Amino acid sequence: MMKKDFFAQTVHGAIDKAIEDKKLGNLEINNFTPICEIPKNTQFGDFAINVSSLARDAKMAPPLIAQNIANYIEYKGFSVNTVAGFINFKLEEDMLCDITRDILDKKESYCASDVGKGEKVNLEYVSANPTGPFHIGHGRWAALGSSLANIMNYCNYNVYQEFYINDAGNQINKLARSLELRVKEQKGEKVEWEEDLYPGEYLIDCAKRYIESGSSESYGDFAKKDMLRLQKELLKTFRVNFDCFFSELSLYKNDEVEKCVKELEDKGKLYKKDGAVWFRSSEYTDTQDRVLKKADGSNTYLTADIAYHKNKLDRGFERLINIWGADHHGYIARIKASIDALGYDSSCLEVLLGQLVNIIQNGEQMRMGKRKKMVTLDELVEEVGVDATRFWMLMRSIDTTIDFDIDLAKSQSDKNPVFYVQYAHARACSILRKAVEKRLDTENKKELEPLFSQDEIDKIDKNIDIKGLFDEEKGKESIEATRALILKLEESIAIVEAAARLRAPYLLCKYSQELATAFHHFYNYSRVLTDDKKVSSQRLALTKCFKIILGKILNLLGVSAPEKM
RNA sequence: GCGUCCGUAGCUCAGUCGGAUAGAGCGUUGGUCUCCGAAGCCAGAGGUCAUGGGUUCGACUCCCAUCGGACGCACCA
Repeated sequence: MMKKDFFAQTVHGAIDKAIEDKKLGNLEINNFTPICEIPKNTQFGDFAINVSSLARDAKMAPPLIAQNIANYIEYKGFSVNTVAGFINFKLEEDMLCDITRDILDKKESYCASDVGKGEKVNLEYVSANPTGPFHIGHGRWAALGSSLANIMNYCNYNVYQEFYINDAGNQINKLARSLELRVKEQKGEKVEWEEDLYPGEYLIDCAKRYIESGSSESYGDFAKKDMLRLQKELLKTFRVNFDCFFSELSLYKNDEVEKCVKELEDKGKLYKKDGAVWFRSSEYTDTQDRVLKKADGSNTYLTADIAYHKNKLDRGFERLINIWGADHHGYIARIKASIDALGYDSSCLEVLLGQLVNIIQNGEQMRMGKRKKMVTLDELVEEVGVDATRFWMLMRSIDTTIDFDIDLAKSQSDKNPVFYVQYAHARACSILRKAVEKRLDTENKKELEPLFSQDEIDKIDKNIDIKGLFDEEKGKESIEATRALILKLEESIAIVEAAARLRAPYLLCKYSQELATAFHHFYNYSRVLTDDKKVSSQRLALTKCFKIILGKILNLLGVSAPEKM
């Protein structure tokens, strides 16, 4: 159990007893949920619970309430002090040692939790048109979705990652026409470009491949496949692994779209107006009704999307999570309306609306998604690397617009926070390596035997006792840095759980930086490899813990944890 | 006009639940390697939390209004 929950439970139990003994004034029922937090000022303690809000019902002053509750707490492994309305807890050495042992015991699974309770989740993201390369915005959704899937799976959600291929609309005709013109150009014909096509140069390469392959496929089919292939390749490089690429076209081929329309019609949710078929979405939370079939008889994008969401629900998912750009927010109400209209419960659909990414180049802001001057994700990854791109995309809350300054990312790439974090990991690895390497005695210029054998390092496990690290002789700074590192390692449980629950990978980015800082402090004040073998092995144990936890966090983010840099 | 998101240090952003002295990175000023990785560490400067009201013992946090910015409001996808 994470310490926060432990102390919250402890306080809740103490309140029960205090009420029983009538020590909390007028308070008779304990419906207080203690919230345990980490004090900003560590002088107060490692954890704190504020009980001030009991003051009103108890009709007592907060300091007295805190004191009276604290009197009923059994101190075991920690000390307690009360200040104002706060009950503060400070861990004693035994408890800190237990954390270290627990990490060495559970290793990579240390910060896993059960918040998901096995919930079957469909996570749909990226879902780009197969009409060209990804732009940088897609990179944000790709990084976010894949990382969120990692985190949620780790916390016992059962996440199925899905990419919806928009391969059925008008844009495919435009793509086909664009390729046709490029092929003609390649063959030396003079062509005239029409409005609204895809003038991107990537179709020149596609045209070359088309000619080379001697394909008899239609331009549209060939271009779609080719674009999808390129998209899949990039996703792989970008460490994004979809369980399924779901084709919009397949919904038409399987007649699911028509069946869905029929079902809505049978339920009386459709009507005709101006030659079109409308869906009564305004009966739900939508602001107005929506067209499903246009006057020309073709379906709107929404129609297939309704069928798609029905398909997902019929596959047995308990929760649908969609990651959409903020420009689609107006779309949520109509999809929810359709889910309800079909007799499902729209509260199972969770839409994560991500703010957009602005590209800044040469100090000038460019809109993403404009076909000309578009910066593609390939180019960005090529220039700044997968790790930095992913970290950069993930480190901010999705509610914040990202200004991605390409020049900054390129010119100052070593100042990117991801390097700081990776450096700490490499440093820990380096120490573990050095422990088993031969050393050079600088005074006598003699080679010394390694401090440890690999076997001894491997044997630093849950049985280790690191209590000696808190002896006064180790120095105040070293003891404080050691305590802080252990506490920060323990915090991983709460952070990972919050990241899964709040669908917020950025919390891990923030935490990884804090954890790295805690390790750097520890390193600075506590020499790991010394002639005192006992102290060395104790500090190596902590180094191992750090490597395990940071490695896991980076792994969840889809960022590499290098042994060397 | 309506809706969603944002406004916190020079810049980019955290601040989970309403609580103790407002937090980090970059930038800036100074210090710090004979010794495990100085891509590090330490210290300093830098704030009217957009503005005005309200709720509360207590508001960066909740509510209302105003100002400023991004995005949307299709028989496009």
